[in-house]
Amino acid sequence: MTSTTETPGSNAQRERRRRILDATIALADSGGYDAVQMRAVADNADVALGTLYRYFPSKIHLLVTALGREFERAEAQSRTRVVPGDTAHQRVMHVLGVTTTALQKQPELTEALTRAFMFADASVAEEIHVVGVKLTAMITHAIDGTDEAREPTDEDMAIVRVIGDVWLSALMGWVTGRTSADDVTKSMDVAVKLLLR
Amino acid sequence: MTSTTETPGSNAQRERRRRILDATIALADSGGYDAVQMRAVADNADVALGTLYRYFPSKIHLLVTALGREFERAEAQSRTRVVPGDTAHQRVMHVLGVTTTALQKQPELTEALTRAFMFADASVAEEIHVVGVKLTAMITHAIDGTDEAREPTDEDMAIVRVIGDVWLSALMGWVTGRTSADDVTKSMDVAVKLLLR
DNA sequence: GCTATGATTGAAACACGTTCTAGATTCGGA
DNA sequence: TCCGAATCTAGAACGTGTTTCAATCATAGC
Repeated sequence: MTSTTETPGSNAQRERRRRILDATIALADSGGYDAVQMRAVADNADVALGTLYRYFPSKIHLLVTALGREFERAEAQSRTRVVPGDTAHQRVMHVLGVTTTALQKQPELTEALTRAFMFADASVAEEIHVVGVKLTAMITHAIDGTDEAREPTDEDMAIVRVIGDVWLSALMGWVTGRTSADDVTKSMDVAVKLLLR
Repeated sequence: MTSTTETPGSNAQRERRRRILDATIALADSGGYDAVQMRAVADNADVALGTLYRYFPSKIHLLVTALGREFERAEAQSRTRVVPGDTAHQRVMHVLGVTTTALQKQPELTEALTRAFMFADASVAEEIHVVGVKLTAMITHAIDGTDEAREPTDEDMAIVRVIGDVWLSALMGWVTGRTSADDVTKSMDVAVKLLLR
């Protein structure tokens, strides 16, 4: 199974790539989408601007890839533990709650990554797909509840997708300042209740 | 009831505003988000660049406002007629199907407006809210089915919001080339079935 | 009609994403 | 060890969103 970190290239290249993504996350965390300026990323990663563009063909690719790495981390962590809760509803809300709280603590970072994800066009399809897979994996795991994954039914998968969609929209509402983090949790609760009944 | 077209200013100003939005839609229709260049909009609307910025403080505001005007039009039209279908599910799918078909016919326009909507930040909250209201009004009307709107229940409203969220995500998938228009319809069908049961 | 005030214009200038170029540097293979 | 190819660097340059400014125009109130 080759699902995780397989990055091609020499050691030095893997290092550069890591420095670039680290700088991206740091800048995003400090000032959101606008603070992630390509020249600043290149400087902070000790890399020339041209090199940055050789690794990531656009700011959007860069940010969505960074988002993917964060999700990778979160999903890996969630995979290691049994999600608490007696019902699927409780377990899903637990995962979503934990995630929302985490995002809330880094609003600038969340804004940067979410907006990049939203703005992405067709050329970023692959990176976006990676994120989608991780997200659905997390929710599916929560519905299951056990660490031993049973095969999810078609309906399960449909429900997971809808939950993911609602989560994305809610996140968008929060990022654009139309709703509060509480509203995000509330609307997720309503949606999950409607779906997992 | 002051729900519709109330635009302040002199006649000449209303005219300018209309020309600007017309030019925006025309450019978006012809070449999508990238083709809506502020200098081009100003030229086509016979307006100075500075004037364009006096009317709309950014490209995003401009596009989201244009989206609002299109929704206004669509919602007004949908309001005038009884939605066909025996069940809420059928009626909602009818409205979503008609809308999706319409969007499919103008993919560049859809791409431009959707991406602007997605990329919007907090400063565009008001314009975005307008769009949200129109969208939920259309779906609510479809659930109702009658031209005489009865008061929707809390659950109705929650369902409508979830449907709107899923629709937005599906649209995003289509715009970014990850899914086909058929997929949009299919995923809406699944979501609506799950919700209106 | 005249004037003050605000709106509009045209054009320059700036910011940041992106591209391009010419010269180092690195690295794998003979 | 040396060569050629790929990669990296520094920096200039370009495109488009946005800002700014001086000059002109339109209009409401006298």
